[in-house]
Amino acid sequence: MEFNEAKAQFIQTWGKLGSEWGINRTMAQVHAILLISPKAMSAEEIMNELSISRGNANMNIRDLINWNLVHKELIPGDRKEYFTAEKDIWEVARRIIKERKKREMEPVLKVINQLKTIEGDQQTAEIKEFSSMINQLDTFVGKMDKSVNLLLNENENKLFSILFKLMS
Amino acid sequence: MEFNEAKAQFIQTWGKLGSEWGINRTMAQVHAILLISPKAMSAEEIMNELSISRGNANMNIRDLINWNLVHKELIPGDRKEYFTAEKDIWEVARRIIKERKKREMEPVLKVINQLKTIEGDQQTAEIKEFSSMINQLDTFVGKMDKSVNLLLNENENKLFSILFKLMS
DNA sequence: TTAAACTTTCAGTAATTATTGAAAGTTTGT
DNA sequence: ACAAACTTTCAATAATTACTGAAAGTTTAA
Repeated sequence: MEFNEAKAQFIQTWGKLGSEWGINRTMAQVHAILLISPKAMSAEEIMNELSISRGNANMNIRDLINWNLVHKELIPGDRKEYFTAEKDIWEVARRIIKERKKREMEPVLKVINQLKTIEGDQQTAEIKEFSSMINQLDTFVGKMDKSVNLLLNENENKLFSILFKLMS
Repeated sequence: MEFNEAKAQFIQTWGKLGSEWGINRTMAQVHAILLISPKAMSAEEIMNELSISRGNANMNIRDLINWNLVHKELIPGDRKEYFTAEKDIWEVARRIIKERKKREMEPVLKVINQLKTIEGDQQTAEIKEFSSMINQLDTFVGKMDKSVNLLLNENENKLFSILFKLMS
């Protein structure tokens, strides 16, 4: 397989995966490009590489920075901003998990906690089923939250060795 | 909090969570309704509850069945089809993980494997960086795949007890 | 075999989400 | 203080994704 073909396919695949998981396809593609770039890239280079507009490039780079997956790199004597991606894949995964947990899991936890306070005086079948499901979710999401916190504090080797060892 | 309010908020929250994770909002809402319903529901009831069209209800119910989260239930002497959701939350999570792994992780694994076959004769910085990233991904995704397989075979109690015990 | 009762499909439309590009904003060097 | 070099914003537009509703399809009972 030729390099440019491989590169294009990698960018495509990463973008598709992102969009299937609710992440803007272009953002994922920008991330892909930076992941395989041996050097920091300017917004200019990124927009050319992906054939996207300046505005689009800018916004998606900012988003990646907010996700803590990309950071600015200033080259002395150059007024442009350059960008590089975190290259350690376990670190990438850790940051994505951390961010999604914060953005999506925590609000759900909050709602579930509110929904536990539903009045329990009348006990129709509907209300019983509802309460039971909320309690199940509360327990489950709580455990998940705790597990994810633990996982996030482990390094890759420790993590996988734990997983493999204990489920034999 | 009043029951109907709580119910509405639950359906909303579940729908929002779904859409953030690349799942059709309506599909997630149908799932939410079935999760808290004490009895099997007809397409009719579901479309009324959510104010959606028959076609929409039908398609999303089918999708939920394809995800193995909902199943048909036939009531003797009634020609309508009724639907119920799997109510055990760990089982729900397990099925979602299984399905997403099959649909999204496995294709990515396949692509990564192809991308390993890039010609290595010329060694520009670009090609070296690309190969290194692909190799990292290959290792990581492979380990993840193995871990998920192991996790999917455990029951909830075993799983969390393992996680909690080992990361102390 | 017919028709009622139901389910499925899908072309057209609506809603949502992403992108462009030009104008406004910012920073830096002189 | 100015202007060049750059970044950011955002209203208009495009692209994508989801939904409707009516027609077609299927199943069942008599």
